[in-house]
Amino acid sequence: MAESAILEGLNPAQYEAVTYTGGPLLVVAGAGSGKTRVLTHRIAHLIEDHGLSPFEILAITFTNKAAGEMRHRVGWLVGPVAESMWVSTFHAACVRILRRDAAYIDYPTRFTIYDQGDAVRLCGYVLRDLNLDHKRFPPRSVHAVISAAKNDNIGADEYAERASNIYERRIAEVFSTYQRRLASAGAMDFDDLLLRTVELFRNNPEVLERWRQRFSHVLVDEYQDTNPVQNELVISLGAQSRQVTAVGDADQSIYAFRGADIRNILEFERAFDDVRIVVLEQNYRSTQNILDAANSVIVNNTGRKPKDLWTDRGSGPSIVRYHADDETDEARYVVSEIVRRRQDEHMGLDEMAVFYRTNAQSRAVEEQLIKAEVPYRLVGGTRFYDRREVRDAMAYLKAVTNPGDEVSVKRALGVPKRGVGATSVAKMDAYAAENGLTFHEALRHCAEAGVTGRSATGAGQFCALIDDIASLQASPAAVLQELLERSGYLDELRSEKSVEADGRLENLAELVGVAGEHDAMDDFLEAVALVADTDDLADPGSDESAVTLMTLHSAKGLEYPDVYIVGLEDGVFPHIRALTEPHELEEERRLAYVGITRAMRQLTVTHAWSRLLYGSRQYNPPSRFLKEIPEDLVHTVDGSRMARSRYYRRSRRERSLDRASINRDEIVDRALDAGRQARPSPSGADRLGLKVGDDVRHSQWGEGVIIDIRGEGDDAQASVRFASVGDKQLLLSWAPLQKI
DNA sequence: GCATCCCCCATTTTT
DNA sequence: TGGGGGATGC
Repeated sequence: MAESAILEGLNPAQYEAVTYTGGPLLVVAGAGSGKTRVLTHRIAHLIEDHGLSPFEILAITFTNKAAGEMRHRVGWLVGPVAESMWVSTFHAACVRILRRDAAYIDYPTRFTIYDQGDAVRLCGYVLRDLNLDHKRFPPRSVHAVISAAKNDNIGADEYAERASNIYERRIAEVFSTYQRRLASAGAMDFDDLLLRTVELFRNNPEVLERWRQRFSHVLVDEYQDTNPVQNELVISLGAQSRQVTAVGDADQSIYAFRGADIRNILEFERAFDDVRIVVLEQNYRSTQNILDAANSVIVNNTGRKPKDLWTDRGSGPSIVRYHADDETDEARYVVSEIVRRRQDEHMGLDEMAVFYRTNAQSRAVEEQLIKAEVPYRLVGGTRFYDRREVRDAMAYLKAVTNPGDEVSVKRALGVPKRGVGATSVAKMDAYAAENGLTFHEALRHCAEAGVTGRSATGAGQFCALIDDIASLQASPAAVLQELLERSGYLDELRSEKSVEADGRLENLAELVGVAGEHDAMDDFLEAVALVADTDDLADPGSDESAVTLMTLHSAKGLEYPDVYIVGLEDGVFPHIRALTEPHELEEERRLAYVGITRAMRQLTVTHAWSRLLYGSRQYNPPSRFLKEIPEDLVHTVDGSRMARSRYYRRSRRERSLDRASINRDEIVDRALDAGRQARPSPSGADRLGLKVGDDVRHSQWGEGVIIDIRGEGDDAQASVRFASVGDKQLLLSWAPLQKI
């Protein structure tokens, strides 16, 4: 067989990753190593050269955007047949499976999907109904606990069995009630979409068999970001055909905080005993300097598999490091460089991006960009579908399609104001619970629930509206428009006549526009529930070339010739909350790795001597990640001397201990404070009488301060920052340490 | 039932 | 510094 064009121009590793068909395949794809290329070409190769029907392929990506891109690129290689291929997120694939087999799990085919906001709300209702103190049990965090359990493949029953203290037993109670309420609302939260599919497969071998037959090839991108449930899903689907491809890079795992588990990559290797592993190390994106910097940062993480990115494109310019006075000076420098490169080097603004650790940091940069009249695009922030008016409108639609949906009915009932307040709602809730009714049914019989007067009138009007609209046979857009009009929602906004209200009206008009793209209401609801990407929405004024501003997390998967990473200070990046937790610190380091490897040609890193944070001025030491970049790769630019002298003057007192940890007291205090909420202090360290923040003396290295303690008893280890030699890891039972 | 004020708190984010 | 939520007052 003649080699098809699909295999042209691949390097040997890529070639193998594309053509290997001997069974399970794990592609370890370093940043910029042509991962997407491998995936799309592999799919195209299967279709074109092996005669596979696209219908048999399941390709999983992490975001809808990535799915769209992949479909497009495969289509480009093999033509329109690509359309029949399932390329989607885990969640979207699960919805399709569940809708088809809803009967097996006792759910209506048209179940409602609760996004995080809805789910938190329902959690709140449950907490209130169980009379739990909302100070000790905030809905957000309770939901987070439940969600984490579900991501870990632990359902309500199992959680209850495992609950080992009063707090967990309470949560277990909430958990099972929450699940019951979801079921009676005919709703699933995001985690359920995955968990229910796994359960469906687990409990119904014939169903699993059918889907296994259907998908002879499964490919999963960003495997390092999968959680245990997703992992089980992949393994069970692929167990028979064994034609499973996982692509990922453990060094780019930055979502452990939301349940992703790097160990899934290992788990994958274990589940299929003869996994072929292909490592892609050749980078086609960055200069060697940038790669060297990235490599030498990430190498500080423990327990990772060695992987060194390289390129044949030459070393390129030095990495620029700028010491700013404060966040304003930092932003001013970045913007001045952006302006300079645009003029002197004729670079386009869309070739440049600024990354930061937290969204709040965008502000200083934005101010300077505005001042310099440089157009910019801010990625992130409040998403379109998270806007209040959009959520309200969607609640109306969901209430109409599924009156059992408690959360949506309650939300819609509240806006615009109808005189039905918390007390009436509580009465109807109680009535519903007593008589085994849904909230909506109780609403219909509000008189019997003891609701009278204005509240009763409002409730009646609301029910009538919902009924009227439900009987309407019209397109999603028409239904939505009708609802907004007749509920009085639009009138309320129109009469407000503020800039804000006008914005809301615009957003609603846009939502009606999106609805117009769907013929069936179910399609529209599902699309909105599963698509959070604002990028998919038409954004008129965005043709203009603009600098991109975003968090390091959002930057994953992207690349820019000119990258600025700001705020490289201990306490900012790595974030203060990661300082006392080695695992989190390593995740921050991976985040740094992701950030650095976004840069194609020029990387600029900045830090400020002082920074206004949370309304007060803070003095943070340079980020440890900066120190991990070899000096010979870096060209240092200093900010104004004045700021530095101010900085030193302020900290003369602390400087006697150590230049690098000048304000160690503050840092340690705040790290401790942040860490304290997260976990109790280890008992082993207590016995030794040492805790984070204690000053200690070492027989060889002199004075230092404990910045972290982990492990128990004789195994207890401490990270100690010494004035003489920097950070050291010490086994407490051995180390010649003395508390000062 | 609803508006207002004040206090508290503070990552990262996709589905 | 600023937003969200709870308590308070009308």
